[in-house]
Amino acid sequence: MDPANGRVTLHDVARELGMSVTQTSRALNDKWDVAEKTKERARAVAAELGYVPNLEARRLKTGSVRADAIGLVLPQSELHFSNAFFAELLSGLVATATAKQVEVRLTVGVAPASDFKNYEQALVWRQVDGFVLVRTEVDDPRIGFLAEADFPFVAFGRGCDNPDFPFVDDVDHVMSPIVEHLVAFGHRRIACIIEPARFSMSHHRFLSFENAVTGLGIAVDPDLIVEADFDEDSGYTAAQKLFRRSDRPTAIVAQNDLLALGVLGAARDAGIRVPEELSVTGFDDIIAGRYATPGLTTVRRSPRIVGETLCLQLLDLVDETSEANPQVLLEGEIVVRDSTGPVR
Amino acid sequence: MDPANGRVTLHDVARELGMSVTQTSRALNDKWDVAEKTKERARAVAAELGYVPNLEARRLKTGSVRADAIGLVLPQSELHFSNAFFAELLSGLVATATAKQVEVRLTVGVAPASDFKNYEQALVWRQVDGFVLVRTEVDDPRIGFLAEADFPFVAFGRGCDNPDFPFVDDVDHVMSPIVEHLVAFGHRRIACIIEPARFSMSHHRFLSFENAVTGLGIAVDPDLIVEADFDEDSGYTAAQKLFRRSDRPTAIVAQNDLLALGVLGAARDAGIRVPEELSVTGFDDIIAGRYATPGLTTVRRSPRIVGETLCLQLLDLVDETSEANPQVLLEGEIVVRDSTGPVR
DNA sequence: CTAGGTTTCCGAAACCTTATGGAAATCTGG
DNA sequence: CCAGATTTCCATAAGGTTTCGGAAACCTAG
Repeated sequence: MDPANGRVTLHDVARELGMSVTQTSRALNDKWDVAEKTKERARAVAAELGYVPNLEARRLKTGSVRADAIGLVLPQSELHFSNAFFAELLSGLVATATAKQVEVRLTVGVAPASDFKNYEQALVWRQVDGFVLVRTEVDDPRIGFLAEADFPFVAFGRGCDNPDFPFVDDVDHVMSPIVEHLVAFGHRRIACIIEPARFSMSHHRFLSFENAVTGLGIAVDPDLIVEADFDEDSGYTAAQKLFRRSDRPTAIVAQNDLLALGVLGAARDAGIRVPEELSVTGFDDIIAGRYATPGLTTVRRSPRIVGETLCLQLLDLVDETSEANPQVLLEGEIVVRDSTGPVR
Repeated sequence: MDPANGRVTLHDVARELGMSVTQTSRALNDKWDVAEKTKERARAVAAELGYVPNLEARRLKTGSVRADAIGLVLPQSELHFSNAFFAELLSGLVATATAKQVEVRLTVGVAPASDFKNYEQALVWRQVDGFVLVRTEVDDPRIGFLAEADFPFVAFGRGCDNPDFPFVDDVDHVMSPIVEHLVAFGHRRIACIIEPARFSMSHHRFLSFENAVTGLGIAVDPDLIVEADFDEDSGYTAAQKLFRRSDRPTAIVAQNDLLALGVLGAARDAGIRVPEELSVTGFDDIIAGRYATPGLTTVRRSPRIVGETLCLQLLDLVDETSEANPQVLLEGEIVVRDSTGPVR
């Protein structure tokens, strides 16, 4: 049980060098205090002996609080994560973090956002320097928790009540281009399939949709608003529900690409031709949308860029280089493919 | 710079308790040496004061090498990771790790597999307890490196030369069902689009394909074997190449679903009907394949299960509960959808 | 009341590194 | 060659925890 694991310590290097431990330490840490020649000699011997600094001892001594890692707690539902959107976001996040010499620590939340075990443990034990919050809810308790603890974090999606914290989100008018595109095609009965309403993104994108539609003088029919989940299957089901109506919508706006792909599947199975009989739009521009049949008209707001932005913001916060609460709003760019067309 | 960060230490708890530091430590660590009453009192005071053990100090003293984390170095190419297959694998991996109270540390490799920076650093600095290797190459230097260092790891995909290390891979005959399925439909000119040949999986799946085909008394036409990358785009290009041939194959076997989706896209754009004029198969059964048009015939070998298996094996290795080199071979299950049919 | 055994506690040392303040060695100019 | 400045080094302490050996307190039985 004794720590007799045969690591080479600073003492060993010092002995071999015929120097004091102090000086050896300073030499290897490149302090001004020590002659260049000595530094080189020390480095050489250290390398030869295979010396590796003991991180624990160093951190203990220096009281360094930096873990050089950021945490990401994935929503527990596994489905969410296999979500291509998330994968791309994570890809951007990890790539950026690695470039900054920071690791990403991943866990999944077991319970809904109300359970803080994951955050608390990592936070309190100083295992990470900050958190990226995804799937922000409209009234998200995690935000209060982390803010109270004065722990650095960046949320993807603003909350609702008190948006006085760092986040990355869409610009307010993010759905306008899509709506204008459809209306220009003559669509008036436009349905919207939304993600679960308790999530911040769902809420804000719907607000944006509503504003855009009413702004063009069209009434929003509450019957054409269907709440679904995040994935293709639920998009499929939601579309079926809409198809059963006698006054079927001529266009369906889905809040993300996966939902839209589900709609395309449902239309195909129901024998409804897209875009001749039905226009469909998504959001995110995930890769699968390019290869769908027909190609999906959507809004590009690259998940990879989102991940990158989240990471950079968080690291800024950790380094305290910027003082204020940086709230970044990302523009979206409409991508027109073959799933939208003029109303018949 | 002094570590004057105001954390509550064991000393504080001891003082409040009117006990020695030693005893306090033993009490909180639930040693036999201390009266039950004292333990309770200690726990109470510790909780009240908000005492949190200093992990660095503890690990320094105990020489504990356990980091309670496993490492995964993603292939640098970002594309690979946005790959839906990877996302699902990672999902399974992280979920399992979390259930076992282990974190997953993620970085991306900057250079091809020949660069060990990531591994070396994490290994040598004892930041992780073990590694999961993905995208194993036929002759993968990482394996030698980790084996030499006697560091726990599990590879996804066996190497070629010296498969004497822990891995998870397909069973040898994994491609047989697909080939038999196609041959039963009357196909004889069967093309194969493979992932880059230097990767272990590509190699073994091709071997399996070749065995299955020749086993049924059909010759493999080398002109119908096309090497591609991992993604849809390269599947698209590879398919185009095959379509330009005068004696076009009647079936295309792709080594993964993304490649197959690319083939479907190419066929659509070239006006070739699937499955009437061309049968297409994939591998993995990613979700997108279900929603493709037509639905993709493929082999289900759930990426999530792979991730789970990798994680469990690695943790076994770390815990040294099992002694031998556990090599797990996973069965695949053919899933027949609409992208395959009888030859005309 | 005492001898002997248990239970409960404690002081000191150790883990490996770095910061501090001052000592030794070296160099500079007269 | 010497005083003073500069460079290079070192002994000691510290950081928070656990382990070790032994000491104190308690209990039991004679």
